Amino acid sequence: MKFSNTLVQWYLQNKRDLPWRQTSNPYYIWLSEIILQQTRVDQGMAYYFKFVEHFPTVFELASASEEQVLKLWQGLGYYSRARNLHFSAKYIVTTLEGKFPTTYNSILKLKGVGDYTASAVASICFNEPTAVVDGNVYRVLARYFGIESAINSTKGIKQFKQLAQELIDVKIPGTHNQAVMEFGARMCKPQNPDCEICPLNSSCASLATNKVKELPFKEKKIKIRNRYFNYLVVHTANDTTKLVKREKGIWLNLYEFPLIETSSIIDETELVAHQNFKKLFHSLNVSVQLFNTKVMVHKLSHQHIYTNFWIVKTENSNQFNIDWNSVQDFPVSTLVNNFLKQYRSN
DNA sequence: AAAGCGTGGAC
DNA sequence: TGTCCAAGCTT
Repeated sequence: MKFSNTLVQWYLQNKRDLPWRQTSNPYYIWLSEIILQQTRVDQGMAYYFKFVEHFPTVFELASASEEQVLKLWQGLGYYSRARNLHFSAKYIVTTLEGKFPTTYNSILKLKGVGDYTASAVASICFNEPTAVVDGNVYRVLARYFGIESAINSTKGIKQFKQLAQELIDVKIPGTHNQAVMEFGARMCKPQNPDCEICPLNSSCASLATNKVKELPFKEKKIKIRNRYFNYLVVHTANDTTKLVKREKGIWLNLYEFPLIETSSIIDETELVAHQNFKKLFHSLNVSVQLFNTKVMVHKLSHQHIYTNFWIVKTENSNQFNIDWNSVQDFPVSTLVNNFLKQYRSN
């Protein structure tokens, strides 16, 4: 209880003034939690304001098209969050008659909501004493109690959840949960934590054994896959182009130019000889020019995508029916958007 | 169980 | 420059 009391006291004096802390409306808390999954406050803030403005209630969100939702989400990454948010909004409106679920178990049923988010919403909005365990909580608990279990192992996940649950102040679960997270984000930071002025430094296990830097422990990192993209940026005499909706993997349901993926970088000769290139342009007159001077490298957590954007000027054809002026209305990846910004300024 | 899923900031 | 990793979830 001393652990919680100290953190809550620190929290009440040091918490940031964030917009989702001005409300206990579960729709807004849910929205903020989804936006903040694996995302920094500084990065998510603008998106929270956009979504609140466009979709002030779950009904407006449910009425929107998935394309509208993805367009608003554009640039934030992890787009399944947007798809699941939209799906769950429709579920709340149609199946739950617009009534937001009020318990951990029922909130957990929403797509895109796992243990963390269900605990956060249930505790903050409905005073249910369910402990949150996010990256901050792992770090604070691992350091303070000197726990060396891997936070990404089945055993570690279970262990930390149980400990967090034992530590929660059942009278103020929402405040307690936010206190631990805010403390992890601002005091017990990943790098250069402020141990000298930490209110828990006299009882911190890892500080006593000089192991703060080693904790939390995480099992081996992922390996990166290299991919090679060739985008066919069609530009007809009528200023039209072609966009395709992605149907699998990364950037699912976002739009892009016709893509030829290869196992290595290819040159123009290989490109125009490619089966998919010939299939798209068969008998049309085309002129091909590489837009970027150096291959564009787009780095994601799990893959490095080496991309060439090929401008293909061609005669008019009804299969290229997207007006260039309307390209900006489609949700696209940051990779494609970066290209568009450069292409438009030319 | 382990891999897939984005982007950007900090050091 | 490369590495870490951020209010995680899904399959």
